[in-house]
Amino acid sequence: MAAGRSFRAPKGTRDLLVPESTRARRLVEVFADLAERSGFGLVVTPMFEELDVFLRLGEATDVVTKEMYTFETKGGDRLALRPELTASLVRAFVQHNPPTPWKAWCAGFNFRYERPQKGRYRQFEQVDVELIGTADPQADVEVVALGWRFYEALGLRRVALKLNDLGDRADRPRYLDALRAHFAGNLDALSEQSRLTLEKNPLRVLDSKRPEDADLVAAAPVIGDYVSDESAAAFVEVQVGLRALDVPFTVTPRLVRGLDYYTRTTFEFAGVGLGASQDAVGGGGRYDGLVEDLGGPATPGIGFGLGVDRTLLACDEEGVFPAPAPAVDVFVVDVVDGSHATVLCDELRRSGLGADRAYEGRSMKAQMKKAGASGAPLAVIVGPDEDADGTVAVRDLRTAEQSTVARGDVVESIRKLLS
RNA sequence: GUGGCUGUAGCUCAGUUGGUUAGAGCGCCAGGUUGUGAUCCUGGAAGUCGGGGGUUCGAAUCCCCUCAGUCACCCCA
Repeated sequence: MAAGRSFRAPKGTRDLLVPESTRARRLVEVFADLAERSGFGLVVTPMFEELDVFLRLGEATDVVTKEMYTFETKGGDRLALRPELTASLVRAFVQHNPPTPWKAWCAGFNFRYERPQKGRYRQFEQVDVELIGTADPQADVEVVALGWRFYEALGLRRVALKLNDLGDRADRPRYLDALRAHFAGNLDALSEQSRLTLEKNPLRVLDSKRPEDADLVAAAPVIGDYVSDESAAAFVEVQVGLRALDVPFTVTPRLVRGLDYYTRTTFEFAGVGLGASQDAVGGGGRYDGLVEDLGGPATPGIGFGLGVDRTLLACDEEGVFPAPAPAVDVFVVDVVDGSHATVLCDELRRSGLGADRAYEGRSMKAQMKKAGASGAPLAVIVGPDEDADGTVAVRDLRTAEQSTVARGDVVESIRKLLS
């Protein structure tokens, strides 16, 4: 709606107002708590990086080649808004060379220039965890389980964990050859889109949702048959580990993810109620080799990113993690001149309580209405009588019980009523 | 980037085969005999009917363009 001249949030972005904004923040807090209790430390990186940082992620990655916000500074530097968090964190790892294993978590906005949709925005928030410096499969278990426990903590039940083993980089060419051979023999049965994809990145063809490709994809060779013995053994250990934690999963041989740096353990969390298309609420995997790509020493690593917006949508689907109803403890009604409300609010706030008030000397009825709408359980009322007596009326808005207390006893009596 | 659908007050929506001053509910504001809220009653403010152009005596209602939203593809969180 809205008229021609009015401004609005740019395409694909939106404003979050209360209570949705608060809800998103609380979701991040739940994650932060879990991550920090798991030994991950908060790392904050810039929202933009040298363009090359992301270009290293791979030429076959759409996120990098066609969806990035790139720009040039006045000084001539080529920069890009981050399309994902892992690259930035790995870059930070390389730059600071911290002791390993390095356990980092972060939350922040990413930017991708693509057609918006429900659950898909040009600016979207993710929470993220990276564990860099160990190839121990137990680390894989810990990371995957952390994601699972997070969804559990929110109350989500209909999340499906898909797991796959993409093998080592050295295994990849043999599998790709096999894939090409498989599809090349049936080219005309393949959709036009998929034929193009086949040239750029054969793996991605496995991800096609076009019905005409279904049969061919189903018959395609499975990557598990092409991975090294070490990778296969590690994958078994990961599965055993997850079972020991009662984290349910489904091995999905055709799980291919959009970032090309993934190796070995790769996974995705799908919101079952979200419909077929934007159902990925989170995903990640191992990226042995990425640290090297970004100029560091050969170092293994694993991590994931979980979408805040989509996770919240999944919560809506299941009716869990409801939006909070933020409310102050006390609403101060002042029908004298408004200055009593200012003083009382200050006093209440300094004592640690939450207090709000009305403005512009509105009628008592109007102020009481505000008090009710504020959600505050209590109201403090100051009128001419109280002003003259040095008292205030304290009203319990839940029970409509009201009493008069000395001006100096306000905080104490409020405390009593709240407990 | 490609295709389908949608676009009326802050929100959710009505608006007959185009015809006088565009409606409802919720929300908001003000009252209901001078101090008290979530109920009830009354009244009020608020819409260039997404924007632009066209057809017509006349369009929110028909046509074109455009913008935005939405769904699917692509891809992903």
